[in-house]
This record gives sequence, structure tokens and C-alpha cells, in this order.
Amino acid sequence: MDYVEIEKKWNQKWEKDNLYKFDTNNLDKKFYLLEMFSYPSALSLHLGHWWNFGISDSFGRFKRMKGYNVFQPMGFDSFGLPAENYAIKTGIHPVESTHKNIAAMEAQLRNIGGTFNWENELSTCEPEYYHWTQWLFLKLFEKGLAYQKEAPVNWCPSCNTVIANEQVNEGICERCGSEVIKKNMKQWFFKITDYAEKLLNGLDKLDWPEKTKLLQKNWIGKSVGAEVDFMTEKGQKLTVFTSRVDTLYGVTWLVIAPEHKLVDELVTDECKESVKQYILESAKKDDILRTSTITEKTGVFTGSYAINPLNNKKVPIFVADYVLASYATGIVMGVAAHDTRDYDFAKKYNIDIVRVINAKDGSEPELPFTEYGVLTNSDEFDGMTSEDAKKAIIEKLEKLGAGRGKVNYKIRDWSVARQRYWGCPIPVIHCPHCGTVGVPEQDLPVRLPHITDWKPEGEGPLGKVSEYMNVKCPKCGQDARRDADTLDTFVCSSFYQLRYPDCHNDKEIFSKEYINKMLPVDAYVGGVEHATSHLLYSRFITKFLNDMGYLDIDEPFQRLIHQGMILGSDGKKMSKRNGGKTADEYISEFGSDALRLHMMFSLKYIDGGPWNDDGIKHMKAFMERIERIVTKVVAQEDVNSDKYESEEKELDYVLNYTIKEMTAGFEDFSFNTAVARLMELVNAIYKYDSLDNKNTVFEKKVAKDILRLIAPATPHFAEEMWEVIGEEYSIHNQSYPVSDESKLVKNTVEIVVQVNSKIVSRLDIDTSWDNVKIIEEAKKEEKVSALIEGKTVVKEIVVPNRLVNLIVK
RNA sequence: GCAGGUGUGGCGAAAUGGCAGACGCAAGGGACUCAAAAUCCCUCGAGGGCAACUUCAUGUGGGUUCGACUCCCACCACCUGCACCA
Repeated sequence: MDYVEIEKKWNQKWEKDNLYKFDTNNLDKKFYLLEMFSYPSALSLHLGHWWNFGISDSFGRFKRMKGYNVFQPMGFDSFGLPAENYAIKTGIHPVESTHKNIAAMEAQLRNIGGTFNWENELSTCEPEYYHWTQWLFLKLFEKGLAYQKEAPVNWCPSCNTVIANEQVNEGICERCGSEVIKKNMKQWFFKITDYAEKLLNGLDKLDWPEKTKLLQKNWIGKSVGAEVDFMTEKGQKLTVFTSRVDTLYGVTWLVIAPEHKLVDELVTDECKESVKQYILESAKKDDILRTSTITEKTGVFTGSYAINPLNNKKVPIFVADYVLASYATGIVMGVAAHDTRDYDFAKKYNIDIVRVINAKDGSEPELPFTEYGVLTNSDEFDGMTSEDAKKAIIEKLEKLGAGRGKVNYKIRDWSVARQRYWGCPIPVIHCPHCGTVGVPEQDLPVRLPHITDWKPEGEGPLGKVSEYMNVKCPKCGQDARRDADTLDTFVCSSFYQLRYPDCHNDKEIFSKEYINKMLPVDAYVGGVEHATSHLLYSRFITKFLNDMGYLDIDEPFQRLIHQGMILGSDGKKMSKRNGGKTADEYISEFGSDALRLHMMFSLKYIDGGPWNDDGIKHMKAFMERIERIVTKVVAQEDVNSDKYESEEKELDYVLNYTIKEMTAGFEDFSFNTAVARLMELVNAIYKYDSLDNKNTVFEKKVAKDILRLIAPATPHFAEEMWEVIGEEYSIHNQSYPVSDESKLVKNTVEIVVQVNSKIVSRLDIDTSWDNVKIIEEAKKEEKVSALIEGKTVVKEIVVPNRLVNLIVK
């Protein structure tokens, strides 16, 4: 069989017949399958694309044969850094390179022979799409969830540009190797922090890998504790946040972050010089150095003192850069006895260490003791457990008006502005009179102008385009300017799964009624690297749209599957050639079905691993092995159609076991074992075929089932064979075989007989026997009886259909 | 440092607490062939034995159990994420 030829033939026929068209009127059994869309940053598909799109297509085909109306759209994440970097690398304008890449990739994706719903194709760089990216921005802006503030960005002095966090490796610009500095710039943010609690709670009901839920949970970083107000002698209020308010009596100093607003007020004249020096020094340190746990903690006394509201003790206030201004209140209390970091700091600066927690049994453990225990040296709270004391102390602080229970989150607001050309324009206008004004909805989309001077230079390249920048204020009509920045590509991809089903809607972002039926995505396939970015942002935006009443669902992806990464044969990240041949070369030599099948069989899909092409020619051979037996079997005359003896029963067992296991394997993306079962079935039919006296009618049925079983994995081959044996087009409209449980019940089975847990013998038993009978028969076995002779059987263990274990003394 | 994950033949990998290594690759042998390829059949964790057999083996060390790749504890190695989060 010429695999390359038949693949071409069937791809064309399927497309012409619109075989996989999604039926929008039949949504009761819809299945929304989505593979994370790709950046158009290459001209040709590599093995990684096949690994992602080819195999999830096979999953979709399986679901389709299981009777689902599968919606599997395809599109491109075409705005943003990857596409722009490709343009920089090749020197081609992003508009041109993006369109060229999309056209090339689309043509090849069509050649995968996938069941993709191209009628719903979208591309985030098209105005029809980014119209709604802008609309979304305006909705967030209206609600105060999109806002501007001064914030530090990564600045590469050599490239003269702002760069993304992903482009900074250990403080070094990944492109030119020079040191990246922090620079304060006015930036747009989305207030994802408002959704911290909802994002945390929503995780419970999702069918996601636990690992990924945990990543998000840690990223959100909920911390339950208390705020405590310390007053200085001059009457300034210093609020600290602590998760260990039970150690409040052990506070012997406070620390304030160097960037904190109150630092200047706290510093006394005597300490001014040393504090100034310290702040200068710490500003020089980069983030890595400053936030490294290995770096020794340093600090300097401000000259001021604060009063502990509980015991009125006077404690010194330090400035130290291990405290971050951006988290919680930017001021922390120092409790040397019960925190390792504080302990080191107190030793270094000779500060008092006061034990306030003992072990639960009352003993005094070595310091620092960081576990929960029982309070001591804490007035009326002595003897309470840490857990109880937390509650009691918060209560007292609230009474005193000096503190309160408080929850903090590590998650920060999402920085969405990019000083780049290739992104969605920010739909706001800065007016000297009216301030920042959203572009009126009827003026959307704000189109990205086609400019020649688009390379990044630190400020949005759009700022130099006066015909774009200069506009009239929509409110007052006077001269105003647009925003020169563009949006982070993750904004574009945060709602694409909502837009896909209704992507041609030019009146609204989507029809609420339709989208409520289509969402959530039933299975979302993509890499784990997006755990704390795209997957978090999409959940945030979905929850926001839900709050605004545009949607009824509040989670976009019900089930999430991470495929492992396919690596080069050297175990390193896949590049063009370290996989041996290119995808196209494999396909022209073995066909895409063999490539798919090899990928499914040779690696665990959720683990991935180094690419190895050793087995691919054998996948082709395996298909040929199927072709030979099926062709032969189907051509036989019908004889012995009533024969159903042990041979038929055995083959029927393997058939139904294979169906059961393959179905389960496909459901949970264990394609390697699913294919292994199919190989066993093929071996079994070969064995059966070698018999003299066969039931050829039954054999034909098995042969046809083999084709239906393999159809999702090798769609072209299965279709061709289906035609060869004279069955009606198309095999992909057939239903997947269903296993008959009654065929899995065996009359006899071989079990293992153990004496003292060692295998002694094997025994054929009748499955109708009860345990007494099984033990009785086991004891009759020659080797068994020799071993138990003259001894006492103290225990008899029977594991149904598996083993008997006799424990003797 | 903290959290999570992984560790099984020469290789990719299988094993609801119950015959470790399914299925396949590589390797070896045989059949077919003038020959090769393809195909078909057999062997294939390691050590010992002519053999029936037997001992040792799932990163290391303990434990629970009649029985542990699987559960528990400690440790080692590698991978990933977070990284002074108060």
C-alpha cells in the first residue's frame, strides 16, 4: 500500500465531503476538545506539532466514534513576542512573516488529516479578533480592574528595550548577554488579585492534574494571619503582617523594607548617613541576589523605636532588604526564637532572643523552634496552644484597636502592557483634560497601523506614529493621544476558547446562549509550562465575564491533560535536526499514520521523552501485518459459522479484552498500552488463522473490529482498508467497538499455588469452584502435598482467579 | 531552602498489594530464498547447573503484610516549579 498516496487521497475526500463538520444543532452530546493553539513562528511543522496536534486529533477521533459531536477548532496565537522575534530574526515585517507562517502551517495542519473545524479558525492578530480583545480590556477598565501604576520593568541597556521576564535569565539579557536593570515605568495592570480567592476555590472541582492545581495554589500563595499596629514614639503607625501572631510576645525588633514610604520619617539624624548608604547598596543588588536565601541577611538601625501593643515593650526598628515592599505591608516583626531567618539576624546584630513557645509537651526545645506549640512568657496567653492563642490574640488586638485578622496573597497584579509593536493596541486615549478615557465601543477595533519602523526600542514603537497617536478626546473633543503600548499576548489567549465556537460573531464577543451550551472545554491538551500564566489568566477572565453576566460558566477548562515534552534524541529541547529527520521526511518515507502510531506507542504521552525513530519502520510493518491478515480473512468463504469452541472463545476473549483496554487507554491518554493491546489482538488472530478448522464468519468480524479499533490512530490506513474489504464509506462514521463483558468471563483459569508465599505449582481451576474446593484441589498437587505433609496449615489465602497461598508451620 | 515528581533489562516501557519485565525495539538462532530484503517461527534480566531446577534482582536502608515496583519512614540521585512571602 502506498501510504503517501492514500493519505493524500483521503485527506482530499474528507475535506471535500466535510466529513468532520461540527453539527451546531446537536449539542446534547457535544465534546469540545482543544489543543493549545500555536505561535506561527515557524515555516514548517516539526515533530512537536505532530506530537501535540496529531495525537490529540486521534483522541478526538476516538471520541467521535464513541458517539460524541466533537468540536475541535484550530487557530493561531499570532500576536506577541514569539511571532515578533521570528520577524526580527528573519528581518521580515511581522505582518508579512506572520501571514506567511500561518499559511504554511495551516496547509500542513490540514495534511495531518485532522478532524479540525477549520470553519471556526481564528487568528489573534486579525482585527475581527482583537476587536474583542480590546472590548474585554474596556470592560475591565470600566470596572477598575485595568489600571495604570508606576512599576519596575526589566530594561536591557544594551538592546535599549524593555524585555519580558521570560527573556531574563539570572539577571542577564538572553539576547545580548548584558546585565538587565530594573526601571520604573508607568504600566497597565489587570487586577487579578481581586480574584485570588475565587481562583483558589475554583480549583477543587476541576479535573486537572494535581500537580498543576498545586502550582496555581502556590502561585496564588494564600497566607492567613494578622496585622498588628505598632506605634512609634513619634506617633507613626507601623502595621506588620504575620502568620504567627501567637509569637507576638517574642518580638524584639521590627524591619521595614528599604523602599518603604515611611523610611525617611523613621530615620533619626544620627542614623541618616548609614541608612542612606544601606539603601544605595541594596538598590544596586539585582533581584536574584536580593531574594536569594543563601545571601546573608543585612540591615541597619533607623534610630527609632516602636511599641508592641500587647506588652508595651519598646523595640528597635531596622531597615533590611530581605523585606519586600511589595508584599503585605512591607514591614515585619522580628521574633528570633521562632524563625530561622530572624534567629540569624538577631545573632548577627546582637538583638534579644525571647522564647515564647514551648513544645506541646511543655519541654523547651532548642532555638530557633519554628513549630507550633504552647505559649510561655505571654501573660494571660501562657499555656494556650499556638492555634488557640492566634484566635485569642487577634480578638484582643481587635478590642484594643491595634490589629485584626488578615489574609494575604503572593499573587501580584498582571502586567499587561508591552513596549512593542506586534500586539493588540490598547484602546484608551490620554486626554490632558479628561484623563485616561476608553475608546467608545462603536469605534472598535483600534487598528494596528502598518509601520516600517517597528523594532523595539524601549518605548512603544507606535509612539512615533503621529497619525496613529494624535486623536480627539472622545469626551471633550480636544487634542489627545493614544496609548503607545500594546497588550501582552496572554491577554489575547485568555479568552480564545470562548471565542472559537462563535468566532464569526461581529456583534458581540460571543452569543451567551450558544457559548453556555458549548463551554466548558471538555478536554484541554497542552504543556504544563502554562500552569501559572495562560491557565491562570484564562480562569480569571472567565470568572470576570461570569461576574459581568456574559457567561454562566465560571471555569473554562473542565479537564486538563498535559502532554509531556518531546525532546531531541540527545535528550535536549527539540530543535530542527536533533530529532534525526524532519517530520516531512518521516511522512514521505513511512506516512503520517506510521508516525502517529509510533509516537503513540513508543512514549508515554503524559511523560514525553527523547525522540527515537527506531521503531517507526516497524509501525509501518505492523500496519502491513494488519493489511495482510485482514485482506486474507475477508476473502475467505464463509464456513463453520456456528462453531464456537475453545479456540473461538479464546480469540473472542482477546478481542473483548482489547476493546475494553483500548477504550480505557484512549480515555486517559495511555496510548502506548492501548496500541500494545491491539498488537496482542493481531497476534491472536494470526494464531487463530493458522488453525485448520476455523469459523471464518467470526474471524471476519474480528478483522473488521481491528480496523475500527485502529481507525483513530491511523485514520487514512483504516479508511483505505475499510474500502478494500468492501465496507461502506466512512469508517470514521462507524462506532467504536464495545466490549461484551460476558465474553470476558472464563470457565477455567490457571492460578498459582504458593506455600509460605513461594510459588510451588500451578493449577487449572474451574471458575465456578468455591474457595474450599480450590484449597482442596491445591492441596492435592504433588509438590504441595509434599511440602505440607506433617505440618499444620495455619492460614489459607485465596485471591480469586489469581492464587492460593497456604501458610504452614 | 521549600513544594511536587521520577528512579524497573542493552533501549522505549507494562504491572486494581498477588506469577516483575506485558507489548515493542535491539541482539542471537532457525525456516523460506541462488542470494538479499521482506515475512514466518524460536531464544532473550543477571548468576549457577547437562538438566529438571535454583539463587539474586524494580535507586539505597529499614518497616507494615501470608505476600511490596505498588503502602509507611529515612536517605541518595535526577527533573520541574517557587524562591527571604513575614
